[in-house]
Amino acid sequence: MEAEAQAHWEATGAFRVTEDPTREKYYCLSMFPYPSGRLHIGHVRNYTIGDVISRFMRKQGRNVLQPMGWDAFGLPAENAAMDNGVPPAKWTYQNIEYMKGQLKSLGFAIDWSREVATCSPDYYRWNQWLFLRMLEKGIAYKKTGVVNWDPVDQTVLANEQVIDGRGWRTGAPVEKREIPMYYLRITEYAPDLLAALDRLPGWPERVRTMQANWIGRSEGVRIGFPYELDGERKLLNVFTTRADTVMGVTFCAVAAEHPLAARAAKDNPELAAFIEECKRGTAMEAELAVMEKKGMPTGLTVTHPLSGEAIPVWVGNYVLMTYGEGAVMGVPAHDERDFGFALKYGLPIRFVIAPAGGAPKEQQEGAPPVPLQEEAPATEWRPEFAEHGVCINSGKYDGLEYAAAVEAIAADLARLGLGEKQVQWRLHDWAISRQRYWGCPIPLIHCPTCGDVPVPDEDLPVLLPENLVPDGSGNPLAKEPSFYECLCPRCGGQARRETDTMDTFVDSSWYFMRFACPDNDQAMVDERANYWMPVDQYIGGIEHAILHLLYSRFWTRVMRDLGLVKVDEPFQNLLTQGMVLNDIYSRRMEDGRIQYFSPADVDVQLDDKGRRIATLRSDGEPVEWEGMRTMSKSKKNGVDPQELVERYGADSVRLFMMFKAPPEDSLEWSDDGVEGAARFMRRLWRMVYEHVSAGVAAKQVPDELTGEQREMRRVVHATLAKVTDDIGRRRVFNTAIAAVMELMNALAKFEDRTEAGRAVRQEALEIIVQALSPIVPHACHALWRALGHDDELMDRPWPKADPAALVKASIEVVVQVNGKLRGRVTVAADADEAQVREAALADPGVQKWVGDKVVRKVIVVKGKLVNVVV
RNA sequence: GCCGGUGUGGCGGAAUUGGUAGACGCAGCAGACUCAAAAUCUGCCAUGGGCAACCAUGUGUCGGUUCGACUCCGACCACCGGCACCA
Repeated sequence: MEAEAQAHWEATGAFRVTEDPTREKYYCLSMFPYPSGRLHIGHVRNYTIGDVISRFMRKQGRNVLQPMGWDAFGLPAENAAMDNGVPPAKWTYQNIEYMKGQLKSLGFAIDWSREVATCSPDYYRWNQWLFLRMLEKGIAYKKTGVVNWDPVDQTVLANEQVIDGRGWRTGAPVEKREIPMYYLRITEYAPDLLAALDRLPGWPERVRTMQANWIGRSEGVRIGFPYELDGERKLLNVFTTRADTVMGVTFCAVAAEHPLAARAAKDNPELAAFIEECKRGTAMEAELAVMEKKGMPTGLTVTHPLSGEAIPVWVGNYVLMTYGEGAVMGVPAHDERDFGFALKYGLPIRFVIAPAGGAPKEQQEGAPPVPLQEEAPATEWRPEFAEHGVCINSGKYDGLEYAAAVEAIAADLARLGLGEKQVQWRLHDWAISRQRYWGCPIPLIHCPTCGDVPVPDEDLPVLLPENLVPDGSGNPLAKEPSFYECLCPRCGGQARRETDTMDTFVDSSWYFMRFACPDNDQAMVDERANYWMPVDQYIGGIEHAILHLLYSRFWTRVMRDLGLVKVDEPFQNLLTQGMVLNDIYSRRMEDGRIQYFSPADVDVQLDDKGRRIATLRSDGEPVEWEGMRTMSKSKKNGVDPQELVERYGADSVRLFMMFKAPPEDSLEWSDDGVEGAARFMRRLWRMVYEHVSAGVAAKQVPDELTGEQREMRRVVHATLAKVTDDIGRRRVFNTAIAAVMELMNALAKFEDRTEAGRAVRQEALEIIVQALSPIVPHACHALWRALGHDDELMDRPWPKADPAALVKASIEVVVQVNGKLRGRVTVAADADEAQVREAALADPGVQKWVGDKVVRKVIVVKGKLVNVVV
């Protein structure tokens, strides 16, 4: 049955769309998959959500584009190549072929004529082309950056290839290394990327918050601490949001990579060793944040810009070279990190802020501000130390509160030429160089005489050879003379081609525009992009909330500024779907290692306390339940969608995914649940066939109906209204399906076999089939025909609930006494407040609780509830 | 560590704008049909008390606002996602 529907759609080219300016477009996009080999259950969820929305919008009359492509560059292809010797290109193309078949078997309404793979030269040449434009405009530039270096394999490692600070293959301690890389000046767009978040009401609040925090605008003051070294007068610049605490500075700390640290280490071997230690180990923020704060004095001092005091300079492993200028001022009394640092190394702690408004609770209100502690041997951090307050021990600034103090101090520093107010961003420029093979080549040529020379446009694309097999040590491109040997386009001399490739986030930053015009070999995008863009609905995992979405917003702005497209924002509405989880079962082996078992191989029973008793089917011995987690190969808790589709059919799998949880929540896998979905499909099927096998029913419901028939019809139209709202506005599908299930339960009890009754039933079944068609399109396609129609269900406009059918004669109102439910009364639907109130007070159940007490207040909520307060 | 989220029966979830907590489904139990099984259908199913009508308790914990709180506010606990080279 499903194959037949799919063949029909294929034969009629049902999902092919063309630009039609006379019709309102709807661009529904799901994040394209990495072609890892097989479809993951998470993909199935993602694409089912997109398909439901696409098919629903199509029935709303929109010209719907739902494309699909492949995020085809990346590390897994190189890993697979190392494992089995197959070149990444071959592996990738095979995977694409297989997964495309899987997607087709799920019946998604995808326009396959627009398929794009990022590893295809037709696609990535435009990465290269735009990169060159960015280079011309100064958006792309070169500087050094830090990478994880495996000293044994002589190769750069991705973060995920670093395990506990060691290379995943060699086990060698990883080092931080500085190498030249290309960067994109995303920071130039930071103010706009931040401000425009307010103009994205179709994005989840939390994603906008995460992006805003990531961009991290903070207002503060740059403070220069003068020093003299090697006969030169210089400034050590720090950035602080707490300039009001500047009189409490007792040290400064610089990052290990800071030039001052390097200079000081020149004649201090101990310090040089410490700096080396800092450079070893991780470059990851998460690990840096939890590691022990360490430091070492440089022996150098700088001058406090306002007090003239000599301030020692330390090297601190917690200072980030990538934020501000890689140096911070240390105010131990009012910053938790500085406090810990000072305590550890015996640095003075000077309190310069007193609580505003006479704070600590034990203090009298209105009393003059009293310092928390003064140069006291504070040994324990208290969060209130970091709160804003009033300056003390700060000379002329004493008594000023936060804003005034910052203003006064910034003004004085500006007068001295030692600082100014400044806006600092947490966001830093995007490093796109990757020392890897399976990615888009960066189109540059390094010439010994001309320097870095861009590849001329007419020589694009710089083709990535597809026959290489990485071996884990270094980038194969750098060992392939046929790739890197070239002539300088400027002087014609021998030169070397850049062997770094681009971050795969580049590929995914604009693929959604290419879907509009995938066949254009003359331009990156054309007018068709202006027809389709922006994406009306984007659907993908919450894990992409920051990086992919931010890079895409940036890339779109760059393309806009180059006049390539008109939109500012790529994605109008965003739905971040939750992850798919499954049980994890494990057992600790004798050698201490943990072995994982597939939930399919485990029998589960519940004991009398509801606890889970799990045993391995093969040996009957117990296994440990570790809870529900995201599916992963290593935990052996993945579920193969293909097997499910073969066993239960695509519709059942789609129905289960949409019914089990709201799209934004995580979804817990359950085999029983799919079974239940299949059961529902059979029930629907049977219900339609039982009806039609009894003969043709009238397609028009007669005007004269019995009370029961009218009530049945009311439920049908109320359900339709709810489903329309749930899918169209609320984007929740589980409640829409639940509503249809309720309707089917009611319809099963509706046994009226009169002509009018059968007409009501016919209408009910037609509405059910249409309402479910975006979710379970195959069965609905077939059932629509069974119900006696020969038009295309997919293109039939979405049905509208009949307002006349929704009218109710009477309604039930619940009655509370002091907020507790004590009775129910049925009143006419048009009863006024006084009538409802009277009926409520007259109810015997209510009477019992009111008794002879005085009714103090009666709250009437129209059509819902009455609360009697006694 | 920082940022974001989640927490409701045995389980997944529902309650859309502060107004009946537990819709719908899964699992379970009982029954119908059957020689039997499967499939299907019907009923029961938060906890405690009660023969019952009914009563009390209950949405992670503690406190607050309100006639009324799963929903709003404050503090806390647990778990999950992201943290710039996984995609």
